[in-house]
Amino acid sequence: MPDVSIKEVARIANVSIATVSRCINNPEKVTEKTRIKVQDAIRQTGYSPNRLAQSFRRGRTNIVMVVLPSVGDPFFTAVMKGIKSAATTKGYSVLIEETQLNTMTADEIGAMLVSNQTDGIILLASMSPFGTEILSAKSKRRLPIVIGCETISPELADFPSVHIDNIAAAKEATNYLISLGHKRIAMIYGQESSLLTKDRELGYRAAMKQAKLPIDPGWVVEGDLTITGARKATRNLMSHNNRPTAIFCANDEMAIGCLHEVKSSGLRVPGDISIIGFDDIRYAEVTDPPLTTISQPAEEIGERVMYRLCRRIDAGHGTTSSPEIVPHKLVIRQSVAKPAD
Amino acid sequence: MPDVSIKEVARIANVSIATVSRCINNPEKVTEKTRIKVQDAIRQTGYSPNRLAQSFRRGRTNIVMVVLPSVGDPFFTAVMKGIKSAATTKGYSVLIEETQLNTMTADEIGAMLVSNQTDGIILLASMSPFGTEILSAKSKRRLPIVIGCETISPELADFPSVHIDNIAAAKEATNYLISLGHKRIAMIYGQESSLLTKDRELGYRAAMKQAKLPIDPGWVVEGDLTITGARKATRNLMSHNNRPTAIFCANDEMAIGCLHEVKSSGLRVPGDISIIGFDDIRYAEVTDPPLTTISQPAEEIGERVMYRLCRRIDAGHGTTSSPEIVPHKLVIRQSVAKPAD
DNA sequence: CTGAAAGCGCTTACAG
DNA sequence: CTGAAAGCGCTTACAG
Repeated sequence: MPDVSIKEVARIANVSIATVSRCINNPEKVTEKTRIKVQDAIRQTGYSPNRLAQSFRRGRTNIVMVVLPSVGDPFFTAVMKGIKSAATTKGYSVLIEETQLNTMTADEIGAMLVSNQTDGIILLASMSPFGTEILSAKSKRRLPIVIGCETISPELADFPSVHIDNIAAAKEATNYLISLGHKRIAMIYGQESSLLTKDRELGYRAAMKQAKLPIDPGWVVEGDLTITGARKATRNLMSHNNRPTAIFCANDEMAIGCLHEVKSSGLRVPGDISIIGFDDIRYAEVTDPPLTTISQPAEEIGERVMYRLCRRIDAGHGTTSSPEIVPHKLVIRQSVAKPAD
Repeated sequence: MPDVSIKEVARIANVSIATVSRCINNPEKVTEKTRIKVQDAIRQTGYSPNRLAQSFRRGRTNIVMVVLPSVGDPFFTAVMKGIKSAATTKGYSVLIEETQLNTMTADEIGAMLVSNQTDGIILLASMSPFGTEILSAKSKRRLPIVIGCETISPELADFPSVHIDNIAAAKEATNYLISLGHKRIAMIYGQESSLLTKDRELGYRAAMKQAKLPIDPGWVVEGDLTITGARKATRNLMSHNNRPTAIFCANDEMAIGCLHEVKSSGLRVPGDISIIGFDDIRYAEVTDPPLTTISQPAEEIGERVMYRLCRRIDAGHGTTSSPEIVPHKLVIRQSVAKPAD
């Protein structure tokens, strides 16, 4: 922390502390002569303003918090990259908070939100009803909040958000399978308690229904968004008496686990089982076989959501809050083929 | 941000602001009667202390910054998990700064370090000589710094650090290959400009030398720590006129790219080429074949380095600064076999 | 145990 | 353009 204060600089430059402050924050309001004097003094002392004092005085920290369920997921990594990049150009630092919002109590969420000295919050996580309440309250107290990636629940409809059309994307993935002739299509979704992949499940169900294809209840299993969870889910699927010919995984992380488990069981992909993922993380193209998946413009989502937050911080609540839908894309690689039978 | 200040609470509870402050920070110094009065007032108003004011007043933020080259690398994710966990129990928030310290100028590094309002810094990135100077300066001004994962360069020897013995681990990996009969062993290292995998290269060279095995200069190639970089490096290796029978990759991320590229070229792993990685990230066990690698106790490193930093923050410079070496382990899976010839 | 007061290091109207 | 002064919301000796 800086050990020389503005007073010392003022003393050396023989001006008031107000002038030193101006030289730093509004140099155009100061004579060139004075400015040079002060800049010399700053250089001499190695002065840099005490950020804590500045933040306190200005009532803002230039830190934003992003809340997400899993920093380890490469998809979120990519979103974070976009956020960071936008944050940097806007002069913000980013505080990352890894939390399962849906498992927290109202008090815990409240504590987290106020206890962090941030100018605004980006939510990449889905919320429990609890959380929703708290959020609305905080938001009314002018803590700017923006939601990314996840489709917002009705209660959160008045928050700005940026995401793809998850339902349409999941439908597209499922329809691709159907168009190839698959009839027994399973799905590995995220977590029961989380909204994170709920819309993808909805899209899958909608596509199946539209094609008049039945869904065996045993085909829709929870994968916990992790490799391990997906492996377990896949084992269940493989031993099902009405075994599916294709599996739609709600994210690539799970698709990687699924792929490995199917192959471990002695079946071939896509020869015996087709697999399709979601997100297009960087590992998707180097799996064996390379993974067919839905790609999201992760970095772009990150950038947009950060810019959105900045607008909210600067302009207050005057900004629009309609969701911003960004385009997704079906990326066809080699983990999907026509069904064997 | 809180909109009700300590004054309001004091007014309602009919006490001084000093007493309100005591109720929150030193409740044992206050009569039970007073305490109850104040707590009621706090509940009534929904008061929570302004963290900015607290930080400013106390001269500390309870935020630590961790600087790392790539948040996306699952290894760092695992380290971060340990850091977060320790930070939470110690009451700290974590600010993540993704930066290639070795490509920054002295001014940039200096700006980054002072401009962030943090109580201490964890470095998971290697430093340029520039950075080293700055760091020493900052450290002398009592900004606590602790180094994790990477072997520290001589100039940084007086900083506390936590890491495995990278040289020994790389030797072990290479010796394992040698013990199986491999003689033409290549290595894909990180970045020319980064120290991050330098010690692993040293270990590899030491093992080869000890076994009196020559190293063709074309066998040691840069992989940029990324999948893409490793794929390119592998293509070079595969077209080398004196093609290696085994490849040691300085991290698993690159090993994944390497594996994919070798298989794409029509060769089998480990039948034709053996591959060994480093880190044991969570994807290592689901590659095809599962990856033999060196595992680091990533989470433990994270925890220890955070606790180390806490001690430095609390105790000042009185703490020991000898490096803390944690154990690594060779994890044998299926990407390595005896050479074909 | 409690209160009055000083002060942390800045920024920003307000005069001049 | 510059300076004197107020004040942001806390914490903490210092009296009582």
